[in-house]
Amino acid sequence: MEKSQGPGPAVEKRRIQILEATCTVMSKQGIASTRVGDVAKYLGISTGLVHYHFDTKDELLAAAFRHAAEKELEALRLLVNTDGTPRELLDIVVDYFFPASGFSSWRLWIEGWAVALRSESFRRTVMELDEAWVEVLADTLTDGVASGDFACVNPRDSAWRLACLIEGLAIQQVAHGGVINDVETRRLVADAVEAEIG
Amino acid sequence: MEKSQGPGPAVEKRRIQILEATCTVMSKQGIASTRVGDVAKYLGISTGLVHYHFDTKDELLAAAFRHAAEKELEALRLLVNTDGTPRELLDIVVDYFFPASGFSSWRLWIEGWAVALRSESFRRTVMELDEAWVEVLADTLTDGVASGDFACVNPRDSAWRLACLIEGLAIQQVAHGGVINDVETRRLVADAVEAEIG
DNA sequence: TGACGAACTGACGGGTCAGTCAGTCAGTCG
DNA sequence: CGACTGACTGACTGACCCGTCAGTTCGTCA
Repeated sequence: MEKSQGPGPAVEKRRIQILEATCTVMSKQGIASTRVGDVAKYLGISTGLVHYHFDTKDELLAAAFRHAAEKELEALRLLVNTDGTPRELLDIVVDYFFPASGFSSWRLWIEGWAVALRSESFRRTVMELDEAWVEVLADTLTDGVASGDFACVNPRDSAWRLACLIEGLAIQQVAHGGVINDVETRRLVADAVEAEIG
Repeated sequence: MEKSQGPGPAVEKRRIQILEATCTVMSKQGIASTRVGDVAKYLGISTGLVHYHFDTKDELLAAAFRHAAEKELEALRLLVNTDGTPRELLDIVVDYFFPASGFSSWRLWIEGWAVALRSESFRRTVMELDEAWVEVLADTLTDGVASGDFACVNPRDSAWRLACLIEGLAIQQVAHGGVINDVETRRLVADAVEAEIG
């Protein structure tokens, strides 16, 4: 179909297919319980083929996690890259990360942080992606300050505080679903947002 | 040394010894990489003995995690149970949870949340203990409001916001140590505390 | 003293799973 | 056509590790 030039596009296609399958399996079973055999079975291929494309299981899991995280970040950037008042954009960003909303990866992220404690490649990924999405939030706040809509003393600080608050609340809600439910999460975050930009 | 009455005190002693050894190994290697054999080797006993006291590995890990968490909570309660102005007590509680301070279990907690996604007993433990330590914070705030030192609109909400903020920051700092360091964490939390009680 | 049971050992069975490897098959190039 | 290559298979291996169990030790009680 095409001349061989480095890895052909067919190979790249298969790679991505395996990555997305791995994401699906990881989401369903958890990172720690994901077997190479599960991914292979999910696609109806052999385990040998998975190892043909990824040397080790660790490499596969790290690549799949990064793949999922980057797709999610891209979706957020697309969402923010629209017209609207700073307040509308801020609401979009904040809303995106509510466990009950479009952002479906909290479970994966919670596991990702844990794996990052021991794996260098996971550490890099969660660090880069965490910082990237805080940056989206910080940019939104900065724009609002510039236009006079928001009154943050320091938009970057506000962004980190809001991001970490949302992360913490997501853990409460997703990991053990105690007294913190979705309604309460929204109220707590809404108050914090007002305090930061008020 | 003593009559046998249910499980003798010697058994209980051994149980706790195994629990603490398990905590040590879990902290060093991570929950997922903790083997029954590692715990046994650490104590210089056989794996059979570990299974004599704990039916399954899951039961052992869950019990050890709860043991560690309860000890840490008890230490916090002791710390707060002293005389001092509401402001001093609040500082003690907040300070206790900085990654660089006495609370040495952030790594374990981050893993605990991840395990809680799949294990019912871990879920219960992290839920109960998370809520218990927020309650300590909430009580401190409530006392301060009652004495007129603090001006929270809703101490319980403030407690949850501060707790989740600290959790989120701890993840940034402990799990991947990006741009958020200890100095910055303290500043971000201090500002949030002022905003909540101001 | 001898019976008994609780605490403990260490070897082992059995299952799981990552990674390997010899070989197949289809497509391509000369 | 025939040599060659890249994608792929599936059986296999070697390591790991949980949980079991037959047997040992030792203190206690009759």
